[in-house]
Amino acid sequence: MTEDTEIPAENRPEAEDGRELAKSIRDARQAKGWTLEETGKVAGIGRSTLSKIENNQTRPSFEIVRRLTHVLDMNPPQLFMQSGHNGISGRRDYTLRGQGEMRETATYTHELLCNELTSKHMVPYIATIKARDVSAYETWIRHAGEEFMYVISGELTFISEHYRPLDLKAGDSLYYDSGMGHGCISTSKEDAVVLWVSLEV
Amino acid sequence: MTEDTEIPAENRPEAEDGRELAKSIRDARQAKGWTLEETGKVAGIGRSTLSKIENNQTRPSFEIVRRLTHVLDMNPPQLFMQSGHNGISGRRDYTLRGQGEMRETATYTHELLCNELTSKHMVPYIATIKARDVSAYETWIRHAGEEFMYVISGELTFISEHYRPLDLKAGDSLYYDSGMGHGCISTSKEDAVVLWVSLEV
DNA sequence: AGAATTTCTCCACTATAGGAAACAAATGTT
DNA sequence: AACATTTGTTTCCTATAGTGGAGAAATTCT
Repeated sequence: MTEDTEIPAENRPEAEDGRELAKSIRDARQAKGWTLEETGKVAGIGRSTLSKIENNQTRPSFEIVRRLTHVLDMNPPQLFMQSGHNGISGRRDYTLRGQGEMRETATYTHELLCNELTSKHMVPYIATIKARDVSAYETWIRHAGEEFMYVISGELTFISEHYRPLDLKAGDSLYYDSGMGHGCISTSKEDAVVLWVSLEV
Repeated sequence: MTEDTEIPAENRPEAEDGRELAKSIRDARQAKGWTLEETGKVAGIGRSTLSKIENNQTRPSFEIVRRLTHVLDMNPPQLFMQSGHNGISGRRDYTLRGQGEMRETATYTHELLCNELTSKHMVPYIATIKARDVSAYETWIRHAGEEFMYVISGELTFISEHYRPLDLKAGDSLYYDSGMGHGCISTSKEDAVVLWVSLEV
C-alpha cells in the first residue's frame, strides 16, 4: 500500500459510536440481575465507571471491557461486530436439524439444506433411503457435475456405470463424477441417511 | 451474591497484564507486512500510540483495539482466550471411516476425505475440534470460495466477521462465503465433529 | 403516604491514553 | 564511508478515562 493512503472519515472504523457496546454491557449485567456495585467489585472496577460505560459517556479501555465480558459471561466477538459493514461479501445460510425444505416419497426422503442463499454453487441435502430400497430405478441417475456423499447412518451399496459396487456404512464417504451413471441401494434393515453435496459444472 | 464480595487480586480478571494483546497485534501487523504508519493511517490512530500498544506501554481503549482487529483481520475472540493451529490441501475418491489422510494437533484433528481424484473441485474433510477449543487463531480464516459445513456431533459456535455468532449442534448445517472472515469455537464438554465441503472459486 | 434503603448518575480530581514532533535505529543509496 | 530515507521509540502535552464521594432517583418498607 502507498504511504499517502487516507481513508475518508465515514469509512473508517472509528465510525462506530459505541452505543452498541454500552447497550450490550447493560443488557448483560441486567440479565444477571446484578447492580453496578456488585459487578464493579467482581470485575475490579468502580461503579461510576461502569455507569458511564453503560451510558456511553466514556470510551472504556480494552482491559476494562475484557474484565466485564468475563464477569458477565458475554460473547466477545459480538462486541466487535460492525453494524454497517461494506466491501467484502458476507453471505451465509444455515439450517437447523430437520428444518430444511423437504421432498419425500414412500421410499425416499430428501431434505434440502441451506437453500435460502441464491448465489451458491454447491447444493447440500440429506437423503434418507428407506431400508431395502433404492434411490435409482430402471435407469442410471446421471447429471453433469460432481457429487460428494457422506453416510451419516445405516448401510448402502453405491452402484455405478464404470466401477464395481461399493459397500458403504456410517462414516464412509465418496466423491464421484455425477455424469457417470449411478444409484444407491439401501442394504441394511435400518434406513440409510446420507449427506450429499452436489456441484453442477 | 452478597454486597461485600471481595475477590482476591490474583483471581480477578485484572490479572491479565496485556502482553498477550500487545504481541497479537504486533504479530498481526507484521504478518501483513505493514508499518506502524500505514496501519495507523488505516485504523485512524497515531503511530506512536500503536508503538506503545505493541510494547505494552499503554492500556488501549476498547475502540482502538476494535479498529485494529478490523484492519488487521484479527480474530477478536482470540484476544479474550488462548490457543492455536492451521490449514489444508489434497485429494481422493472413496474413503472408509477413519481412513482419510490425517493431520492433527493437540486441539484439532483434520481428516481429508476422498483425495485420490485429481480433477475434483470440492474438498471434503472432517474436522474434530477438541472440547472448549477454537479452530481459528489470531486472525480470521478467509479464503476465496464457498463452504458448507454439517455438524456430525458436539456443539460449537460459528463466529464470523459480518454476522452474529451462530450456535450449532449435531444435525445443523451452514453454508457461507468463505471470503467472509470466520472461525469456530467448540462450546461443549465433548469434542465437536464437523464435516466440511469447501469449494474454491 | 412518607421514611428508609438501595441503585444509579453527576461532580471534582488524578492518572494516563493518545497524538505531534523530536529522536534513534535501521535500511538503502551514491 | 557518508548521506538519505524509512521505520520504530521516546518525550511532552492535552484530553479524557477511571475513581470516590455527594446527590438524585428509584425501590422497598413500614
